[in-house]
Amino acid sequence: MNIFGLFERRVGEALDRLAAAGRIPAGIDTSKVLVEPPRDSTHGDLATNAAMAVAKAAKANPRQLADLIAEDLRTDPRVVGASVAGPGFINIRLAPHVLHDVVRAALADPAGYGRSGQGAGQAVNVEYVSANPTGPMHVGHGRGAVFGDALANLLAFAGYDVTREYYVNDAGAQVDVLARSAFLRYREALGEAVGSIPEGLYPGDYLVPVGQALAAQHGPALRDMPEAEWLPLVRSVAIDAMMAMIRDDLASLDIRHAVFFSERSLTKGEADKIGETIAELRARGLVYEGRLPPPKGQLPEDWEDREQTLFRATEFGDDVDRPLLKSDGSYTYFAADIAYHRSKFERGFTSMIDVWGADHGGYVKRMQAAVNAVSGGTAKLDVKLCQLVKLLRGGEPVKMSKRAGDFVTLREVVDEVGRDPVRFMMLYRKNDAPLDFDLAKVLEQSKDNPVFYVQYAHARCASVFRQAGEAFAGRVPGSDALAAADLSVLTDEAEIELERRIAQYPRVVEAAALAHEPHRIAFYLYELSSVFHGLWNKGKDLPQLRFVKHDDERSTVARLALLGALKAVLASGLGTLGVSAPDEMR
RNA sequence: GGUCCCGUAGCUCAGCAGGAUAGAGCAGCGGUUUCCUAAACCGAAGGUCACAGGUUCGAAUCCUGUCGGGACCA
Repeated sequence: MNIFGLFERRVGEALDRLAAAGRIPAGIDTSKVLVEPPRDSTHGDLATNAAMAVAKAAKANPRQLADLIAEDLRTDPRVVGASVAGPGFINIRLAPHVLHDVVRAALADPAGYGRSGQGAGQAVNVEYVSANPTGPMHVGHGRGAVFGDALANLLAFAGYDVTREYYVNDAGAQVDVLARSAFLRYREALGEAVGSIPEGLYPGDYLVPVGQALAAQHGPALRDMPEAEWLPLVRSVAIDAMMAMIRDDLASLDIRHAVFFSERSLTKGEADKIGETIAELRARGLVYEGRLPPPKGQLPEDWEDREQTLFRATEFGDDVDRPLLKSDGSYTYFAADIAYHRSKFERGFTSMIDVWGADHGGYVKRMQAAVNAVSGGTAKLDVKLCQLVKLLRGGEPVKMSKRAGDFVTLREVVDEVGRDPVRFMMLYRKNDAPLDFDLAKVLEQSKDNPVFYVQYAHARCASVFRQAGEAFAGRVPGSDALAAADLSVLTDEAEIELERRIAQYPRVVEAAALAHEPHRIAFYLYELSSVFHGLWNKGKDLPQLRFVKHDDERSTVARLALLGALKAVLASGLGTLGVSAPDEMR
């Protein structure tokens, strides 16, 4: 139940009636009509810009038009007041039962309240993490992982059919380096003194077990083979080990992908999906042999003006056409990426979201151009860039770990502070804003720590239910009693404000899903918690506002109903973020 | 040299699809505990929304340019 959507339609009906009565022209554009929370809740429960949004097309004065719309709205039994303010806003005051119905809706279906049909089952592919399988995940990967996962949750909740996908870069030069690094550990496991790890190989300890496993499996057999023979073997074992480690790291954050798409599979055996993709684009005139203009400014030393196989990215808004083949004739990464995104399209996705690190920002235009090209303009790619994470402890930058090589692993951070703080803090910021993550601060149990603040609100709700159970000798009101509660006793402004906030949840979900911005859920939950904590403390001064009233079961049940709805929204929102909603804090 | 992101209170950041008097938190100031968890709350104070133009009935929000910070590319 989304009262904003409900009243958007209601305002639309009012406009239709005005058109039917000849007061405004028929068929004018009403797409800009919004019903939203008023800036100040003293104005009312809902506000609409309808009069201003259509005034121009209707060739009417916004205030006069607003008067007409307001007049229509006042005939609605759900509306107790509609007034025109400012340049033509209409502020709507709802009958109390409308907000009470929202509370009842949340109680009736705690997990389903806020769910939206917005996506209408449309298939969306969300690709996130896609870290190279060459080592453990670091904190930066973690941000993309948490963001992508929460976005996928959010879209699913908003009614999309979401596929969570990981692109495994198991075909490039890095995995050959990985194989050579693992081979060194293999020789080490056989008893050779390998000394310090040479420059250019991965030094991390995490390859030691891979070397040991290879030694246990093959004995010295690999040692005397030429590299061309052992490399594919070692590479495959090492990649599997790295992916197992990465999956494990992700599981510690409760992140699980449905599809792991292998880059190597694009060219495995007889298949050459990359060549196929290039041929198809060439047939459509989007690939040609040509020369690129030299870059402006200072010429790089290795610049050579030569003919290359190029994709016409400029036809789709990119700045320059992009090479598909390297000088040695092998495919560029970009060529593989085109084939990969073509595979998404062939699998039925016309809506794709890629979550990348900000360092790949320069890649966005060409990838969008490619998706546009392979889908004939029917598919859309949104790229969400996650900015860097700066890891701090008490304001001081955290030193690199030796274990991993040269970075702090995600696992170390999760092990230290726990899943919930990591997830919440990474979502309590826009994805394109840099993030300072302070290990000391996220463990603080105080209002300075938003994770704690929101979880505490949920725990407080649970606590009230426990208190009520004691107060009424174990007769905790069941869901039937709550559903039947007489909510007319909820008359304090703080209680009504809490109802209003609860009523906003479906709208927040839809807006966040539409914008691909899960952080809006996190901020909403913080504000919702704040309203609740305020109401709670009001009960300290005014005993009549306490949730549990030993001498008044009727109003206690009504307040428990309100809290039940609140608890449902907190749990639902936290669930979307992938953060737990505890019943007590320890 | 070019592309992308960012610039909002002393600090860290929100600001929903262009709307009303631009909001939180922190820090600082002043209050609230015989009372459901003070692990919390309330109040006052704090702003040239980087700058200059443009579009609009209306711009922090959209467009152009300049300056500043960051990421990346050849």
